[in-house]
Amino acid sequence: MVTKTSLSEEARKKLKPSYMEALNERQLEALSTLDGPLLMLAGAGTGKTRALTARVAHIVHTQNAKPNEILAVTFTNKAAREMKQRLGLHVGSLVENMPWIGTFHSLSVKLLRRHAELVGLKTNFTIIDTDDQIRLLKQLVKAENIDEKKWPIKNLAFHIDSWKNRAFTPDKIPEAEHTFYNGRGSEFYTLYQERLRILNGADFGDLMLHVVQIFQKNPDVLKKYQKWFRYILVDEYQDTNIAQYFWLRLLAAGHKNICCVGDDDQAIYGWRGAEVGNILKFESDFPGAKIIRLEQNYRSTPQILDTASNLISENQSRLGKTLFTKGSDGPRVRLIGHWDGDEEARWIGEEIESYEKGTRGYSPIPLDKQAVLVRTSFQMRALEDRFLNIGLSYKIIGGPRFYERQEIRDAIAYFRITTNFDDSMALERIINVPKRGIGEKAMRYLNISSRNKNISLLESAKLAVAEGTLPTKQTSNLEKLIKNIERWNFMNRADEISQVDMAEMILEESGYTELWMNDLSPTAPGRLENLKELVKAIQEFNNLQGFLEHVSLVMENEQERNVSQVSIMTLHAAKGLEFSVVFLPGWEDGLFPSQRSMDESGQKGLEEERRLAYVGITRTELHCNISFAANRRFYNQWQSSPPSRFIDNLPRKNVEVLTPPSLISGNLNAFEPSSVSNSCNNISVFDETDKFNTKINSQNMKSSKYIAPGWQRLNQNKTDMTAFKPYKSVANDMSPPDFDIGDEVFHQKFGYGIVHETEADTVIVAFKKAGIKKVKSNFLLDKDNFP
DNA sequence: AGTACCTGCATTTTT
DNA sequence: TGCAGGTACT
Repeated sequence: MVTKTSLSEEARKKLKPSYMEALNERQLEALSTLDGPLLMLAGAGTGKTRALTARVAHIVHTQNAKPNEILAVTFTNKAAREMKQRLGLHVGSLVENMPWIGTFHSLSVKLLRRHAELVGLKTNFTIIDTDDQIRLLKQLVKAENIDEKKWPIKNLAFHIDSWKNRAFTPDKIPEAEHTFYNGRGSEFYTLYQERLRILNGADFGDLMLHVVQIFQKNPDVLKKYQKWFRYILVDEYQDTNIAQYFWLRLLAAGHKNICCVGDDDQAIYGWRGAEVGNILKFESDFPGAKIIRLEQNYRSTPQILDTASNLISENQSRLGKTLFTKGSDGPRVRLIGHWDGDEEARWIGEEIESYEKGTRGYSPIPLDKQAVLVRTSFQMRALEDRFLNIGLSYKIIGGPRFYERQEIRDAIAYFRITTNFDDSMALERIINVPKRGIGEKAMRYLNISSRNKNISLLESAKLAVAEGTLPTKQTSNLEKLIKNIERWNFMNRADEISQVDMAEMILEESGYTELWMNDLSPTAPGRLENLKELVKAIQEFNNLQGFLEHVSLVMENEQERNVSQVSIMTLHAAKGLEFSVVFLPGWEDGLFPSQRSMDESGQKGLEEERRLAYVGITRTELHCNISFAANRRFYNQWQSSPPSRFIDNLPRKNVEVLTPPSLISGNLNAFEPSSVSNSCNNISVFDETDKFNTKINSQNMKSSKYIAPGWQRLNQNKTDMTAFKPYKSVANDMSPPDFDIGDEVFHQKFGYGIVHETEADTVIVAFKKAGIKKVKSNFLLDKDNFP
């Protein structure tokens, strides 16, 4: 105890722990203040995740708390995963003992399962998603004979969400808001909550709200957790809503060992109920709070940083940070105007290829280090069309989620009713899928019956079968289904069969797989594929319940491909990522900043849009390309917009203006009035404030929604030959296969069909579903290759 | 009960 | 433009 060991112990202690390496002074400071409230204001690219994980590692290392006494909260599963993974590098297998690292929602579920009875739920409650939420509300509203046209369900859902985001239970809604939704908002909120309780379900908002309720109403429970969680760490604090804020504040109220990390300049989820105010008032919430600013940026060049800083400095309500970098100079931000969105996409495609090849004196940059960040998803289509056309490999990040697909939701509904008989939403979804002859009339009867007798849908269906109230065919079908569900449930609980076999069995016996096998539509093969994926994914869980939870809280669809691909995503989806090359298209007033944001939220909305622009620019390591188009197609109409007002916020000295020759000398002048081409020439004019002066030059465009004459006609000659997406990789390098009249073929968009006529590389096909179309033959698969 | 057309309508979306 | 939801038919 005295000599050898203590020496080696001493020596060991002098070793700098791995998590301290590569930390700067400020980041180290965050380690030295473990106790008491701490706010880390971490600018973009300043190593906030590094600081956060180091702090957790430090708490473990210094044994201030046991690993399972640390609560670390993130917003996304990805962030939680990343934190665990990085933590593993420092504390090794100890990370296995840290069950309280997770998202707000997953941690809430964990807490709620333990104390469900305190809010009137059973521990096996189902998490219902937005789709179910809408369906449920629709039922309630329909029953009250409200005109859905006048009072859209979405509007009601919005209000309910917004109440939940602010932690208002139905009885706590502010007086002034009772009259929302035709004066009946609070009434429907109450009804909705009652229904959820009967269904033994909780929506996303409930997960937070119920936990807050439990804490508020059960001081003993709260105290237990306050004591248990010795240290609390929060990522992306600027994105918390009021309910989450309460959640945190209640837990931290005892020891106040709470460390929040965030960046008010990157608060872009206000429209979803996030309160930037939470971060702005941290100091007053936690008196004596320490504030550490992380301002050294490790990601971007001075040019990028300066541009971003200049832009964000226009915002009024911010805490203020001054980012700096010790990195070396890079190219200026490039700015370019285009005639329209298609030309913009064309330009981006060319530039990406040239970055990839490494022209202009910079070393080549692989596609996966390049990204196009758009404001709204409809901008993606033009890009996709173009990239497909030139054979540029890309991937869309975000977009519809795996579990939101119809077939996945159907399958999950089967699993849900199997594990929770009270889940009438799930049963209703699949009761007639595949067709069992249970139509609107039968459903109405069952619903009324379950309502009157206060029983679940499954019970009322059982009753209807027993009493023979429905026509014989329906009765026998229904009986079969009920028997199946009960048997599945029994087998599932008996735990004799693996969950994968279980899932397969359910899909098989219910006739659901068969449904898609008999379906001739072009999407059917893909759906069957998805179902297979789903079953495969179940493997990794202990049981169906565990899987269901994962599905509703986590399920992402990132199928990593081996080829290097350009990323296309929204600015929102890009937060937290970085790329060597970034393209920011669509910088036009009305699109970005979005008109709707400004209309709905005024100055606040505009500032959030500006933060979005800030997020976009700060994703860049080296090359940032901002562009705008004079004309853009919105749905079916061409619209002209002036360049974004954010362009006026860029510092001249760090921006290089590119003026495309096509806009000066091209034949576009044929279109009158030609204000559009002017705006591009003139954009390089600056006023004495050293900011871009686009206002003067785009006057005539700003005033009206000007539609270029003749333009629409010019672009209408698109036929079916170009309007669909070809097989991504296959189509490009295959010589057109030969088809003969009468051949059976498959087309990705139109499905199965028979060849009618052939000429050179095009074929006229009579499709089973889509009718007669003229298509290029290399987009067709022959019979041997049917999916 | 199930289908075939037609109209209206479209931000951002961590969970 | 493309989809979802509603209406009108079989």
